[in-house]
Formats: sequence, structure tokens, C-alpha cells
Amino acid sequence: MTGTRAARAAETESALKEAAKRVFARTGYLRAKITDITAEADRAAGSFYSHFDGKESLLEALLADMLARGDERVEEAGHSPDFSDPAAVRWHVEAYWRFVRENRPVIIALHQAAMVDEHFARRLREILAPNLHDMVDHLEYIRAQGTRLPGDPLVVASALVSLIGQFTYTWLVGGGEELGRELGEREAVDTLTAFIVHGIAGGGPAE
Amino acid sequence: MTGTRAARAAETESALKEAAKRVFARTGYLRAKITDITAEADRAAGSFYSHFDGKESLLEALLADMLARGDERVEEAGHSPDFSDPAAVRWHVEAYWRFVRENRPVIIALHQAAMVDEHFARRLREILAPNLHDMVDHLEYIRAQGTRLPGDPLVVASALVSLIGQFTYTWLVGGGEELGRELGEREAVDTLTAFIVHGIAGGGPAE
DNA sequence: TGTACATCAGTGAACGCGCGTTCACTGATGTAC
DNA sequence: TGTACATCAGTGAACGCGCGTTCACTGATGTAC
Repeated sequence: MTGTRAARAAETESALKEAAKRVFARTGYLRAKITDITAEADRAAGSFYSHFDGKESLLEALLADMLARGDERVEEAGHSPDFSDPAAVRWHVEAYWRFVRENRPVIIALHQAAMVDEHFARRLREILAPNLHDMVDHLEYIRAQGTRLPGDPLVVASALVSLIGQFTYTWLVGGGEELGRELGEREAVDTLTAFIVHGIAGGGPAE
Repeated sequence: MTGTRAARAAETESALKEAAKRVFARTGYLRAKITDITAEADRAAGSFYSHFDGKESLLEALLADMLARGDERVEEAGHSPDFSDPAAVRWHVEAYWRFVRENRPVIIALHQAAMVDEHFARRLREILAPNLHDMVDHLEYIRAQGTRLPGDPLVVASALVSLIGQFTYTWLVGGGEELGRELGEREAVDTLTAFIVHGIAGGGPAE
């Protein structure tokens, strides 16, 4: 029966990826040793190199998986460009919050890799760029409708991305234990949405 | 003449610290080798250990310097607790922006060290905590005045810290080249201030 | 003021640890005839 | 269907590179008398 070998290899590869995610979530990407990952996956050290060239190539594979799942999602969900509508803002905030929660280990790894490796710094920017430009479009849309923005659309968009990105990271990755409480999705999304809706449109209509 | 020896040692120690800052700004903290620092300072490798126990102890010394300078600053500058006044918000935004700009290498190093070393993760939180609690106080103040906040003061304060911290990091440390433009202090502070003032107070007075 | 000795900052070659990576080997699966 | 051989996934001990850290040494500064 052919295919057993390939199946065994695929199983090991996936075991290594799952193990890597657990190790990244526990120890972080930068501190994770190859042998930590193979041990967690119950394989010998050498096994790793039948599947990946190194830790970077493993992370690249995890990114590909994550983005593939993310893309399916985007297909299904259309969203309103009208940022004066709180529901449109909420859609973005919620999508990002869930994305980070569901991909915590890979997000952690990518952030850490980006600090040390120019390749992953670029990769991180590439991944965030569409989101940023989407925001710029939305902001230009409401400006055309007569809303006075707090600044240049690109600068305001980068403020939105900074806010949503770092807030989410703080509570979901940092865990928020250092802030002495937990924060549920509902409250997080509500607060960010209200803050952003008023923040970008609070200047009222331009005269 | 006594004191020459001590002076020489002090000069080397400070040369190592200055060199470290240049290396951290160029290569980052995590990638910086001890010998990169000693070479940059024009000293022999072994010299390093007459002054510091290792890279961590060097960073701790740089943090102490930074915080000492920061504390002088806080002494002189009183600030208004009334966050419905844009000037009060602006004061915070501007202070943080300048702090990061003036301490870029140490900020970079601290962020990177915090990713890998629990000690520096705690240190980073400790350094940001007073700022966070100051924000909480200001938010509770305006809420007592009748402003309806977008959420719980602690959560909103963490949003403010996230926004200001990440926005500043993006433009001053990332350099913003990836966003295709430069951003001056004036525009940065104006935009953040307007965004925040409306974001926290845009809900109007509570009924 | 001079001499003899002690101390100390700085040097840089050498050592050794940690960990990524290799590679000869095993046992199982697949192929040829 | 059976036998002989080839291929391949996985193993884990061993190798070796990079870099932090040490340490015997140098020359200058400080101290004692």
C-alpha cells in the first residue's frame, strides 16, 4: 500500500509544527531551541531537518498556514467602508482581536523574529500593510463625506493600527495579569470601538 | 596625583556605555555581541568585565542613567489633571514622544530584552506603570466631572498607553520609512492629541 | 626627592559551553522480477 | 505470491562553530619609607 510513508512524514511534519506552537507560546520564539521542539513533538533532533531548513523556515511554514486560514475568512466577510458607522469600526476591531487570539503562538513568534531578523521585520510589515491601507481608504471615505479627521489619513490610520495592535497584544499576549484583571472580548471590542469612533469623528463636520 | 586611575576607569566605562548605545541603535540589543561593543569603544574584549557582569548588567546601567535623567525632568514639570483640556493631553503625548526620541537606543534595547528575559519584561512594566496609573487618575477625574468614558478607566488608560507607545515606536524607532514618509514632532503630537481628546470625551456628558 | 614594591586598568589569546547541524545507521515500506 | 534489493523516514551520538568569559601578562599609577 503506497502512501503510508508520505503519510508518516506528513504526520511528523505536522507534529513538529504543533509542538513548535506550544513551545513558542510557552518560551517564546527566540529562546526556543530546535531540540525543545523535537522533544515536545517526541521525535529525535535530526528529524527536524528532514522537514525544515531551520527555525526560520519552520516559522515561514507556520505563517503560510496562518495566512491561508486568514484568507478564507476574508473571502466570506464583506464589510462596510463607512467608518462613521460604529458597526464598521467594530467589524475591524473584532476581526483583529479574534485573529490574534486564534494565532497567539505565531503572532508571538513573528514579533520576536522581527526584532532580530530583517526578513521577518519586512514580513510583518507586509502582513499588516493591507489592513493599514484599508483603514486609509475608510478614513478618506468619511473625510469625503465631510468628517474632519484629527490628521492626515495615513497618520491617523497608523494610529488606529498602533492602538488596535498594541492593545490586543497587551491583553491577549501579555495576558493582562500585570494589570491585575482579565479582559473579555466583548468589553475589549466595545471600549476600542467607542474610543475610535469618537476619536476619528469627534472633530465634527468640517466647516 | 591621585584620581587618575579612577578617572581612566570612569572614562572607559562611559566609552563602553556610549558605544553600546550606538551598537544597540544600529544592530539591536539581541544581536549585539560583547566584542561589537568593545570594538566600537576601542577597547579589548576583556575590558568589558572590569565594568559589567554581562550585557544585562550593562543595560541595567543604561536604564539607571535614563531614569535618573527622566526623574529630574518630572520634578520641574507639573501638569494639569484635567483631560478634557487638550493641553493636558498634549503635555503627556509630547513628554512621551520626546522621551522616546531622546532615549531611542535604550528603549530599543529594553524592548528587545523584555522579549527574552523575564527580568526586563518586569522592568519594562515597572517603568510604564506610573504613567499608566497617572492616566487612570486623569480619566477618573474627568469622569467625576461628568464625562462619559468609552469604558472602564483602567482599560481606557491601557488603550491610551498602547496608542501613544506603539505610535511613537512605529514612527521614531521603525523610522516610518516603511510608511513612505517622515513625521515631525508637531504633526505627531497634534494628531495624537486630537484623536485622544475626542476619543475619551466624545461620548459627551453622561445623562 | 628617590627607590622598591603594590595595586590596578586594560590587553588579547585561549578556553570551553551551548546548541545547531550532520551523518552513519536502523527498520520499515515500496519496487522489480 | 515470494524474494532480493532500493528507498526513505526517523534516530541520536558526535562534531564544530560562535561567542561569552577567563586569566596570565603589561605598563602605568599609587604608596611606603
